Amino acid sequence: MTNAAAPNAALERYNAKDAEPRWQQAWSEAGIFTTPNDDPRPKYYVLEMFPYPSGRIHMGHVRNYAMGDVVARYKRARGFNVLHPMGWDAFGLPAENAAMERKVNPRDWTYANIATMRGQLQSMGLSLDWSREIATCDPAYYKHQQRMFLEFLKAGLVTRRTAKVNWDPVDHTVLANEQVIDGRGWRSGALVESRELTQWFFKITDFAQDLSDALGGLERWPEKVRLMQRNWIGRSEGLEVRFALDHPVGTQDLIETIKVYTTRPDTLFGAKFLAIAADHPVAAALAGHDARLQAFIEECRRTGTAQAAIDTAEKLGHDTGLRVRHPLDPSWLLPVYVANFVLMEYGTGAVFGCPAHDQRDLDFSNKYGLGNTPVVCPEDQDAASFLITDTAYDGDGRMINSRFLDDMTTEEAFRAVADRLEEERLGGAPVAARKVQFRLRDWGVSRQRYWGCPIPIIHCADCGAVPVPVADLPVTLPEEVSFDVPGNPLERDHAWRNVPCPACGKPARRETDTMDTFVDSSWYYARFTAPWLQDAPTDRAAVDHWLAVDQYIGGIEHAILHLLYARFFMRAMKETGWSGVAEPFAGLFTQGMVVHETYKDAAGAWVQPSEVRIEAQGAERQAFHVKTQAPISIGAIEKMSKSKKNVVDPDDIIASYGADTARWFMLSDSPPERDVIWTEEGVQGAARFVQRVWRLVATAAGANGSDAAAGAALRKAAHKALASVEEDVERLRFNRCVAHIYTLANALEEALRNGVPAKAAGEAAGILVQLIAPMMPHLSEECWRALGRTGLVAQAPWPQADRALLIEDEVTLPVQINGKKRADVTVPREAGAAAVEAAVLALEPVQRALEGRTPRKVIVVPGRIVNLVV
RNA sequence: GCGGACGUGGCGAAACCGGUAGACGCACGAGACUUAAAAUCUUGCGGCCGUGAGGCUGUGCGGGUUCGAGUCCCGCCGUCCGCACCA
Repeated sequence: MTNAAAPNAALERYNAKDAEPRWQQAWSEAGIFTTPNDDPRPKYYVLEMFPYPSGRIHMGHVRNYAMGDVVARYKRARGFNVLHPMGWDAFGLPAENAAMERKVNPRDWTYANIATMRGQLQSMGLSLDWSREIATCDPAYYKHQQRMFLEFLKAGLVTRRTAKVNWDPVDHTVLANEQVIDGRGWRSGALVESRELTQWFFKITDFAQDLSDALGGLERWPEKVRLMQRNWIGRSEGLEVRFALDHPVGTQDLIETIKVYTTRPDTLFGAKFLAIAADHPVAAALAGHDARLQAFIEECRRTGTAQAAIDTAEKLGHDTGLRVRHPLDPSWLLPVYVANFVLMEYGTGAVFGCPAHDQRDLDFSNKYGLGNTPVVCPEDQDAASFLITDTAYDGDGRMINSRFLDDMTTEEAFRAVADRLEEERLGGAPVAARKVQFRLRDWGVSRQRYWGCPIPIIHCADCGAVPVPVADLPVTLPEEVSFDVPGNPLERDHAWRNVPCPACGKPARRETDTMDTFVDSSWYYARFTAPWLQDAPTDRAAVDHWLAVDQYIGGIEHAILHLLYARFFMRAMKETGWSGVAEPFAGLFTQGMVVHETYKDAAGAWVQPSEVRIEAQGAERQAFHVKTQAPISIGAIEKMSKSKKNVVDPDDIIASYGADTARWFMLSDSPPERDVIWTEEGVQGAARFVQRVWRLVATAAGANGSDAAAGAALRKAAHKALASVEEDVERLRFNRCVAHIYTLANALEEALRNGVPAKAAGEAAGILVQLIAPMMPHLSEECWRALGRTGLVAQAPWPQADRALLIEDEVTLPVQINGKKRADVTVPREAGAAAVEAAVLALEPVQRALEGRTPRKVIVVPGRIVNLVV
């Protein structure tokens, strides 16, 4: 038998190095990825989270952008006007670190990185509209951000107040919580101090309810992300209750009540104490003439922010000696403690303690001997004997020991208490009010840094914080900066800082804080819709046309902050007229990481993969150093990181295998939301498939067999693969697409071997080439030309699957007897249950297995299965 | 502690509404081609028994529902992720 699929001796290997730049240039010259805003076709906006220009792209980027590009190219072929832009999240700390370490200008460093990374992305062959490229550090971008900041301020969405920050006394800078490690600055190693600074805040809490509610409508977001956001926003329903002090505190403004927030007013008769935060006004008022209280408050402040301290800290309190009256029984007095576990930032900064039904309150009560009274009895417990010792009961049940609430459910008791206390008056006002509370805090955006978007405010001794007039925007960063001295260079740049007040003209000073870089990334996707606009952040027609982003793709690490901030920002832009859309991302996909084996030498030092040679003896794998031949131990599979040296540089892969191979491997194997393990074998497998496609297509182009049955079978396989790939691309299940394509390649190979006619071979090869086009675009173009097709695959419409070919005339059903498979039966697709049953009973293996018995029951699930019960 | 996800061959995985468990790929074994290697092609590949036809068994563990369970229910075990003094 001649081997028709065997490579022609004259056939050259596919040369990615030669082909890839050639097709990239062809696409560029044809301008096919430049997207017009006024195209009549339906729009599709696909976006991957834009990168921080750290220096070079890494495999995580390759995976992210390969996925986005599949969607973009597929949707384009399906007739959509696709927007697929790219930009740079270009402000941020690493540029300042580079400036300090290498004496380079942050701007120069950033733009050099952008140039490198742009080249790398272009070598991947991504179908991006580079004409819309933006960098957030460009004044042409951030001037609009400054303008919106001022408009948000005017609209009451920005506020200024003091807040506690982590202060690094060595670097003279504020640290984010993530930058504080074991209570020390991550760079300086200095003990971090808690400082009160005046800061700018975006009032994200104004939208807390809507941000939470609208999650329900984000059907194309992962449930996990919606849940994380919902928990982060942390909505709770409760009651604010005022407790009357038995005598007022304070010197000038007398404080007569303490307001408490509770989600469990039903347990009010179980109250044993009140606890207030160390920063509570009552504590402050008392501390003046109570030295021990003063000392206690200071101790609380010291253990404040550090995460580890919170985990281990004991519940501590200080009895103020004050007493409050129980709101449901004025003769009942409760002690008031200052406690280290009560947060001033949440609720009212005061809680009532119900030890029987809250573990923390119980721990506290047991420590200070305050006792407990169970007031909720679980349904399966006897009220008379129900006791609490050291485990609180926080579930539902029947009310006990609770006077007029007895025998109610917890829910009924909640309502009864709320209803009664809302009616009662204390000092002219109701004792209690129902209240919805959120865990979400306002978004502090002030950063004491140079490399960020300047906050466009001028501080004047007479006029206060004065907005920079819009005509004066942008407030640009000074170009000449030095990082020789710790602290923010903007503070030291007097020429930049000292300006006249825009309101009164007297000497004033600029705000030297810059904005959190999350602000930059909160609206870039909107800017992409009309990045050429000079006088406005957005064009309403463009932004309303393109948004929401149809498919947003990025890492799970942005599940909360970035995605929540962007959702806030869109709402704020809607209020100020820059968008008609409130939700930025209709579809969200969070992809997994790229992980790799780790390697260590005998001395325990990490060794990078390129220096390791793996030998396999059967299933055993052994590693050796390529130069010294010394044995290397193979360690855990972990996220690629420089510190563990388990990184593979995309440039190296593209140089040795080509971009298509890298893209194909990234999309194969693992489901996209899971981590993918980068292996040399896997890349080689992908590279083999590239050559195999090339061979198959070349062979198919010359096919001239005459086996009609082989042709029919191949047509069926091709159209099946087409329909399956469509379905799985739409659901972003790229690993399944890859499997369908392999199946088609196998079918094509078999058909060629069997002498398939030219027409069927050409059709199937054409479909194969179009199926791989979104994933391996360069190879696809090269194959397209080899098949003699004209134009670019990138511009070709998606082929139409012939549905008639997908329906089989005959179906083969498994036949089970008592749930165990015993035979197969092949019947016409339309065969009725009776016909199927007759066919099954006629089967020899069935008769044998029945051993003369008659089935008690015959279950025929059409098109699925037959089960005989005996 | 609270919340969530997951657990399938040597490995990555597939299995849509409960209907043939392991598609597709990687690794590995056998063979062909080759002086040889690479590449390529053919073929095998969950485990156990059997020359074979075939049989038994198998989706973390233990129960249950069902004609039928990887899938549904209950109880464990393990891994990963998020939040964490939130009243």
